[in-house]
Amino acid sequence: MTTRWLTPEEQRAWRAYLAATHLLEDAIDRQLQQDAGMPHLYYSILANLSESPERRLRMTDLAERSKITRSRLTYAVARLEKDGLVRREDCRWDKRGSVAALTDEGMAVLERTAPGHVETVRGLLFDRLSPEQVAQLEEIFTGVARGLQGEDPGCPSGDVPWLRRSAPTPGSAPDPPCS
Amino acid sequence: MTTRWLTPEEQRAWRAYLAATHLLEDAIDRQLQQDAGMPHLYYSILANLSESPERRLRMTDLAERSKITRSRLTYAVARLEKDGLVRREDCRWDKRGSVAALTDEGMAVLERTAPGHVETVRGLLFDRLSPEQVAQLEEIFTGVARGLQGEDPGCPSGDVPWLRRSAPTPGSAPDPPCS
DNA sequence: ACGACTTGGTTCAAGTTTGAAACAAAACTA
DNA sequence: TAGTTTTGTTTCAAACTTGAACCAAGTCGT
Repeated sequence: MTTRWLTPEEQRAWRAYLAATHLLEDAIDRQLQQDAGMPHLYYSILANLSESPERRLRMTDLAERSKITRSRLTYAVARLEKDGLVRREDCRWDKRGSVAALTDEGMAVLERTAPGHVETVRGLLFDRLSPEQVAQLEEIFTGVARGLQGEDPGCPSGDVPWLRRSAPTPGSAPDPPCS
Repeated sequence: MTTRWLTPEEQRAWRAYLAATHLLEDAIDRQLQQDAGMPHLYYSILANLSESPERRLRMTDLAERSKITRSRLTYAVARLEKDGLVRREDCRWDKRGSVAALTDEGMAVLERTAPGHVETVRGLLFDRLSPEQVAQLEEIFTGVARGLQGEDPGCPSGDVPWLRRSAPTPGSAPDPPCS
């Protein structure tokens, strides 16, 4: 199968996407590190908890919502617990499980820092987008996320090789590597 | 200044964006780690070099194009050099400077792994987008990237606080933290 | 019940990233 | 030209991430 390289339009889109997401994440990370003393991911974890019933979630659920591995979450929660923003509790129904609960202090940090965070996101992203673009953004990434998640209605058939460490696709490549 | 929270549309777009970018980066990282033995960033560095005249670039330029800090690049290049994919040279005009040059082996790795990489990007992203969406993607992120980069024609006036570690924006927040 | 598999979570070592501090070589400046 | 500032890059310690290995505690089939 001869490689289907990206078209010029796709290349431009891909490069713009890569550059922007990099810069955006960096900027948000710096802002939150500054104002909340934690990286974006940790902030999202707190935010996720704050929106859950009882402000608590089992580790696996929290990991899933945050789109990160369990391992990574374990570390993150350990840090947040050390800072007193989260408390670990045992799951009553399942003795294996443990749940992370947002503490009052954690909630306070969230409330104190949320405005600055939203302002940043707005200033860097949404204030530059027209309502149509916001809709396009949602449309595009909802689809992409669905494709990357488990089941995907619309793709050949529950067989997405990239999620199962595909074997390298051979073929000669004197063309642009697409970065 | 009372916080301008995200509208429901913006929230949906933001969440979809966050989820998708996370999953996408992870998937690409795994694919490249598998097939090329390096994370996406390192691959991009090689790709960047391969497209530069003489297949070499000064550290600062390379860092800028890759949208990463000099510090991070130093480490990355050290690793790539250890693997024999990149060679460090002294800059002849500026004794402070050093340049990174892609070795033949590095180029070979790139050529060998590019097809698989493109196939992944395509399968996870572009194959799900209509030509219009590709155009929208480019439009949106080109603007965002421009805003995050240095000068920004269209913004108030060379004074983007988020790039200079803004002081926390105060204000009470019983509203959603926007994750 | 019993053993075999699955699930929920943590741990460990190795690799990566970060920001600040350190340096050295330019480039100004008086 | 000496002194100061800027620029290019590395270094260091601390924080974070990764994937594989591990340990329970459930679940299932018989």
